[in-house]
Amino acid sequence: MKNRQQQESKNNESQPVVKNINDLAKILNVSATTISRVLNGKAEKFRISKKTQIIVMDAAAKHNYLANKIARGLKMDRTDTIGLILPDISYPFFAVISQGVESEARKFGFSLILCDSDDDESKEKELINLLLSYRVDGIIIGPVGKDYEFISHIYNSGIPIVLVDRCPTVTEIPNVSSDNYQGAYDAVNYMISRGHKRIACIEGSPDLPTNYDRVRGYKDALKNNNLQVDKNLIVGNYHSIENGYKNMHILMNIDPPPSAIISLSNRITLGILKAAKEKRITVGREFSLISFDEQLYSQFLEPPMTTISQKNREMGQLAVDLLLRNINNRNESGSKGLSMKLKTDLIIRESVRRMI
Amino acid sequence: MKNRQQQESKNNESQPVVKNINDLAKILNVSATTISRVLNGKAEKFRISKKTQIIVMDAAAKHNYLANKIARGLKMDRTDTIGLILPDISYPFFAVISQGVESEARKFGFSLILCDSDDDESKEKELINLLLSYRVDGIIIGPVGKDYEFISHIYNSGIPIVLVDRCPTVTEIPNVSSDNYQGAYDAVNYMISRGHKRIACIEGSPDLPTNYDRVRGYKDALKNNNLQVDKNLIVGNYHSIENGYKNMHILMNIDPPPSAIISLSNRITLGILKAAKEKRITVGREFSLISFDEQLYSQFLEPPMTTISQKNREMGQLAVDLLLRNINNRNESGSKGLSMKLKTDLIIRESVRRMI
DNA sequence: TTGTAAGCGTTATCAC
DNA sequence: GTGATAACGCTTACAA
Repeated sequence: MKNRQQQESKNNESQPVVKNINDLAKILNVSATTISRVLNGKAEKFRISKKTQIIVMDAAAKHNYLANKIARGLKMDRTDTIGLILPDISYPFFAVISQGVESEARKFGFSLILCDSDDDESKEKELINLLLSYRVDGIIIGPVGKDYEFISHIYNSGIPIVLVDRCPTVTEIPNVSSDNYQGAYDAVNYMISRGHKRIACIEGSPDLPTNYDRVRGYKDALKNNNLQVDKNLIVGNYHSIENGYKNMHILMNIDPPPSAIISLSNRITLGILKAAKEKRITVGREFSLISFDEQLYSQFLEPPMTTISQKNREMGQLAVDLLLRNINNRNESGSKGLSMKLKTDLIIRESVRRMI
Repeated sequence: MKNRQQQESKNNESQPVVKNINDLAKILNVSATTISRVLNGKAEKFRISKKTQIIVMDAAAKHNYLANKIARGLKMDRTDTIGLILPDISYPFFAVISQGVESEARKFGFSLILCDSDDDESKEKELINLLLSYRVDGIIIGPVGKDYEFISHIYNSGIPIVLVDRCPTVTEIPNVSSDNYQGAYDAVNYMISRGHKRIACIEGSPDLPTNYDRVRGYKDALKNNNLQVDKNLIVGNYHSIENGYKNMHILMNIDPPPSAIISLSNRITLGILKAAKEKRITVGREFSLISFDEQLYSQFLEPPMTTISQKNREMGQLAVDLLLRNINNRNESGSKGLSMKLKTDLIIRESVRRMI
């Protein structure tokens, strides 16, 4: 701040420093009230003369007056900020969600305080409290996802919250996620239609609702096509390259091995590819593969990968929309209990071989 | 807030609602001052009795008292927030930077207000002003990168700013980026050592300093090996798949075509791969390729891609460190004029064929 | 059509 | 050892 003053007075001796609304008021010989009204678009309401309006706006621009949102927030009990907590903001899937959230929030005049929970339940809890102490107007959480107790507690205390991605099956907290069940169902159904009968599944964390729904979709697709669910063909326990790699080896040692695999995350898929390469077996020939999560590179793999694409940018946007309903209707129930499932798209490329 | 009160009084009739430090003060029959001191670790300094300390801390915990950081910010002229503006937060490269920034900021008690400038100069400007109105303690900018005028102006007015990634060659603003020159130089040098003599380069935006430095490194590596710089082999103008695709076609129509290509971004590389596939020419055989930006999938491409890896997580962390120096030494020059270049790593895989 | 003054929840200063 | 009070910069009820 001191630097600032020096600088400005150097540039123009006659221009006084305008740090706040009162400084501006003094210069213009009007009250802070008037300035506040003009700058907040309430000029008409208070029938402030055109002349005064212009004087105020010109001076504000000329002196680079930026209203202090901190002071405003304190007075108004509204900070125009929302908190976003995600398990891993470097993961492209979440990065896209955060972009969706950011752009939609910005559109409605809100800024984003971004937090990375590092997939750690206790960090998540701390971050929620931190955001609360910043008096954010609401919070969007992509939860770590094993325990929703604390989040529910906060939600029930009246803080607007929306969940994204990993949403519990039943909750009052408004939430938006992909229709993971349908995504897996469609993929497996497609494989069956191409003549596959022994279809394996490599899972992520079994205790995540997203994973659970996908496995359910996988099983139901088999059942509805009169195919047996073989427990030996359901393997894996984490959304990592290592997990994909390890379990691909396990699957290929089964006799006879499955002819097709559905991978429940893109990292698992990378592990599968690594193992396949080592074993010198080729995707789309010796075995077929469909992967959750469309990525920029999916079409450039060899062969181009058939994927289940999630609308994650829209997920972020919708989360903001739901949250704003809550923020704008503090007293009413807003979007309580609302649960949105976004359709997934099966992007068909060349990684599933035709068997019939 | 109303919901909250109802809820809490429902749970426990006798527990009064604690919204602020004064509520707590009344309950405990101590002054707000004392509470503030205890909760801010100044108990020793003011010789507050152990007994009082314990009473205060217990009560704060029991009533879930979360000090209002907004009010604190107003009083202290310090919000414990930093702003981060990036051109595209969904781009994995920037997503990793933001993760580095988030974790390092958090480590020092700062939270992050994240902004996406959408690679738009005027949005960037607006966002800077917005962050200023939120009274952030400092700003980290991954600039759009063509004009640094406005940013310099703000910096010179005394606002702590650090630039990441696209940093002008000469500037007073502290900045941290990859050593793009060295990255390209090493890659081209490696290709030459493998016997390549006609090496092409597909550029990103020519007016970006990052791109400029990479091209310089490319040219110098050729020159220092007594190879001619052939202008026809330097093509492209944007970091997009389309640009890579289009210019790969152009390069392959040159007679004779280059035996090797350095791609200045991973999106360009994806375009190159697409074009190569169409033309049925194979990386690592008909032509060799090195790509800027190591990605999770680089090793899974066919063949595994030799890449120039940037330390972008560290970039984010260092940016925070530089910024904090400035924030903590408002009056001194802090890290003014400091420019850090992070070494890149050439990750050698199989996309460069040996010619000799 | 404009202004005065109180108050949002903190913390620094000064007092005891 | 602890507390009363003012002030941070804004908005709003009330006045004029």
